[in-house]
This record gives sequence, structure tokens and C-alpha cells, in this order.
Amino acid sequence: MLNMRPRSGYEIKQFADSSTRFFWAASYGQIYPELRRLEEQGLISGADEANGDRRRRVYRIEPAGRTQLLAWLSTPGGVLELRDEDLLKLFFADALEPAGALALVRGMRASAAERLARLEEVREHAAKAGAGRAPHRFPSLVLQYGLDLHAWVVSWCEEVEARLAAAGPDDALHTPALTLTTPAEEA
Amino acid sequence: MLNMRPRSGYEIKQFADSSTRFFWAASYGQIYPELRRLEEQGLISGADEANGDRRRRVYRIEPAGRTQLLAWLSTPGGVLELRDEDLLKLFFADALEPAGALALVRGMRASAAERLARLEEVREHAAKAGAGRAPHRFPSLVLQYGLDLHAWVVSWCEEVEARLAAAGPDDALHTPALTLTTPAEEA
DNA sequence: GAGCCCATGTAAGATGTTACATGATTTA
DNA sequence: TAAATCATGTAACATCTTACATGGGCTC
Repeated sequence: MLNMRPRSGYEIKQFADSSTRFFWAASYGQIYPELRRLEEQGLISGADEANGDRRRRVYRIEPAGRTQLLAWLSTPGGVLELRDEDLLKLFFADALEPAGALALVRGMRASAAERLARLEEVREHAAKAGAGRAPHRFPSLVLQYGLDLHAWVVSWCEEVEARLAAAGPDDALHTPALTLTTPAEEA
Repeated sequence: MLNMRPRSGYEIKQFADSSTRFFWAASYGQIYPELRRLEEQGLISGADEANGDRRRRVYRIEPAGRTQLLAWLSTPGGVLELRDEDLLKLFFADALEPAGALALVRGMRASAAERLARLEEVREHAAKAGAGRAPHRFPSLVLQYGLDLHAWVVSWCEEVEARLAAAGPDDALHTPALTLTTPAEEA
């Protein structure tokens, strides 16, 4: 983030909360100590700015830091962790009556729709703030990933809800839920 | 898991590693202490089984535990946490040359394809093991979710790769990546 | 008899969240 | 003037992973 432009810890938190939060969250308890560590390693440098009487420490990336950043970006692979309590509940939904299982999936859909709405707010906000300037391209690509993904989850739930609602004692619940069609394949 | 059938801590770990691991992982360091706590609360009960000379403690769910389980399953909402380092890298990919960004997306696709392959192994294994018996329905529904989801990620990456490869200085990278079509809508 | 699987457990450490403490400035 | 926001930081707590310790049984 400091490679995009210099920022204070507070600004990093603000920015993260409206962007990377959805796939990589960070709290003050991580940010401030980490800034100190990075400075000790000479990867970034901080300068106290006095705006009025309010102290503010703005960090900028150093050449060594940029090198490290590029090395990290070029390292293939990385952490992927998911913790989805709704999915865990669905996994055990055989313990519920059919109505309960249906309610679970409806809840999952509602949550996904909610997150989708929040991401759309982010997009609108970013469109206003970023108008005019030559923007970074990839943050909005990742935002689009989030939008597409949550839209996918919503459709998946709708599909499963329909099957659960229709299911008698005989049911074919386990066929692929969605047909994915890329524009290229439609031709 | 104990509601499905009695198990030892070791068996719980085995089962989790081939099922819930993908959206809710658990280590021995969590499982064994948690079993003790649940027993202290009277939600489960453990019995030492001697098979040969090898000690083994098998736990079963108690009525109070089943009540708690059903209460949890009926509570709407829950944790959803994602930590995706690939997505984080992609977010900052403006710092890379076009070839580097393309490599990133290719790496993402490879990882998703790998996970997809592993889930397919799980499905085949489950199909063999569960043949005949009246199975739990929802574990395989959740497995299907994983398969569908990773397939979706693979297509998303392919789509983006094509755009990145084609992109000159002018590029429309930020349109929705995939057209989702549910069978119902195709009619 | 070597290596792997069954089986239970813990200790140390890494990581991360929440709440609190502090205090200035801006806005309604 | 009260509330929100700017701004930095820490302490306590919760959580989770990794590595280790221990020991029996099975299979090549």
C-alpha cells in the first residue's frame, strides 16, 4: 500500500477496510507494530508530520522495500484459508428437518446478497473518488472478482433452494448446481 | 460429527481432513482439548475402548449435546473469513509488468485446478466408501459447492488471462468476467 | 526390523482480535 | 458542546499451528 503512495497507519487501516478487508483483513494491533518492524528493517521510513497539533507519522516505501515487494509478488503460491460457518452448518444439515435446511440456505443467500451490496457500495465510492486520475487497474479487477463471486454464491443458493423446496423423499440434490457459460463458449 | 456416529479424536481429525478441512480446518491441538471441555459440560461422553493393548477413547453425543447442536444449526449467520494471498498479490499487481500480472493469474488458476482435482479425489473416495448405505445428503452437497466454486474460479482466471494477454495500452479489464446462466434461465 | 499407521496429548510460539487509553480537531 | 473523526498505540485475551513426546500394532 505504501508503494502506491505514502500513508500513515491510520490511512492504511482506512484503505484496507474498504478494499482488501474482504480477502485479507488487518487490525491496528497488526498494522502499527508491523510498520515499526518494517522501518527497523529499512524497508520503509516514517516521518512525523505536524498538521496543527495533531501528530501523524507518514511512512513511505524505500528501495529495499520495493525490491521485497516485487520479490513477493513474483513468488508463486500463497496462503488460502477459508472459514465459513454457514457451509459448516450446511454440512451437518442432515440433523435438521427439511424446513430447517432450507432456512439455512436462504440465510446463506441473504448473507451473500448483503456482501454483494456492500461491494457495490465500495465500487460506487471508488468510481467517484478515482474519477479522472489514471487509476490502478488491479484493485478494481479484484473488486470485480468479489462481485462476480458473491453473485455466483447467490445463484448457487437459489438453485439449491429450488431443489430443496421441490424435493420429496426422492431427490436428486447432488448434480452440479450451476451451468457456467463463458461468453466465448456461447458462440 | 459425533452426532453422525461415535468417534475418537483421531477419527474426527481423519474425517475433518477429508471433508470440512476446505472450509473449516481443525488440528489435534484444537480437537483433544475441545473434546475434554465438551465432556466436562456434559454435552458428550467418552469411553475407553481397549482394542488389543492400544488405548482409544471413543466419544458419543449426549442428549444435551444434541440440543446444543440443533440450536447452533438453527442460529442464522456465522463467521465468514477469507484469507487469500493470491488475491492480495493480484490487488497490487500494478507494480508488476504485464507479463508478471499474467503469471499471477495463471498461478491462481493452477492452484484452483489443483484444489478441484483434490476435491474430485474426495468425491471418488466418498462414492466408494458410501456405496449402499443410506448416506447423509448434505456433506455431498457441500462437496458439490466446493467443486462448483473452484470450477468457477478456474473459468474466471481463464477469462482474465485472455483479457490480459490481449490487452494493449487500451483495455477493458473491468467488465464482469463471467456470464452466469442457471438452467432455469436458459429456457 | 524399518517404516508407516493408529492413537493421545502438550508446550511453545505465532497470529490476530477486542477493548481500552489518550488526546486533538472538526462538524452538527 | 456533544459527537464524530483523526490518530497512535498497547495489553489482555482468544485462537490456532507446529513440533514434539510417547507408545502400540501392522506390513513389507
